[in-house]
Amino acid sequence: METQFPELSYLREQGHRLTPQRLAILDLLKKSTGHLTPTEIFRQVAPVIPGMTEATVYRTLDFLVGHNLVLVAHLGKGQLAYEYAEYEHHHLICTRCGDMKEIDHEQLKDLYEQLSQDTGYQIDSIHTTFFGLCPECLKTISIEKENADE
Amino acid sequence: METQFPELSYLREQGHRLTPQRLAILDLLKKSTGHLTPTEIFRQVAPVIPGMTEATVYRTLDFLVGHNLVLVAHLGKGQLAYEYAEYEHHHLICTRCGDMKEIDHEQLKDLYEQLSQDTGYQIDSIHTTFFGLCPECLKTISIEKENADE
DNA sequence: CTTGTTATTGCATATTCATGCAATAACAAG
DNA sequence: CTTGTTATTGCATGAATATGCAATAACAAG
Repeated sequence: METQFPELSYLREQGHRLTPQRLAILDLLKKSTGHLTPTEIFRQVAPVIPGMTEATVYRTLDFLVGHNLVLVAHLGKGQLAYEYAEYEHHHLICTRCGDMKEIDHEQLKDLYEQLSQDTGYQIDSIHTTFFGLCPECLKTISIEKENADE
Repeated sequence: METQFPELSYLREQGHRLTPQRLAILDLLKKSTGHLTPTEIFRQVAPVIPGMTEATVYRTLDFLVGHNLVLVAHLGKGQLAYEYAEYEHHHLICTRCGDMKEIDHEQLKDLYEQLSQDTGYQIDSIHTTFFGLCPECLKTISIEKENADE
């Protein structure tokens, strides 16, 4: 693995191992902008790490998420997507066209504190996805409705 | 189908059909408290509707969600769960033990308006899941940490 | 640099979820 | 009540996700 991850040495101290598989996936996510699905990750990493399997991709992603090195995000319909954990943000996804907007965590901070107080939960600051319709799709839909009315 | 759904007749007017499969699933969800996964739904409906397949369950759920008769909720790890769309609420799920708390929509109304204004999106009022750690798991974890320190 | 321990991988397999297509059945119209 | 149209289903199949287990390899200790 060319790329170094000095921030990972603490994992070794916890008894975990820095395998080429883990490094390759983290490397890929670090280089990529935006999300990747497990399948995309497998396709990109498999040529580099011979013998790589899908099962390993899923387990590795779970591992990286569990150690807060990678973020999971729901992309509607239950699929998950992964990205390097660079900064805290959330997502707003259009259920019609799939368009995605990032939401800075600042905007949700107050709500999070409120919810924490009310429920006693410690809420993940990095794990919320909102769903809705984007401006373009709203326009399209209202046009379709007009046409249907005739 | 014994149970009547007078509120469904408008679907027929839109060219959709009220099949026994759809009625059975909606009926089940209406009777059930809390969530059901597609697999649970299949197991409960299959004996009643001979020939029912998983594929039909998935497609029917999509249909019902699309028409706002049923709510989908993310339950962590990408699985989806479904429930009858009775009132607007959200979920807060413990990523460690799976415990779930409902969050009334009132609490998020302001945030939703803010996000709508900022992004131009029309946000689903019924589709947000927060993740975190419940009070019990927080306790357990802090105890485990203490023990590990010795 | 070796070597032993054991976390992790790869393989095999099972489960869940998704979709094209021909057959079926809901229902509108006569 | 019959009949034609076509939305929906069931079937077959494929993709994505999950997991037990034996083999492998990371790495700590000597």
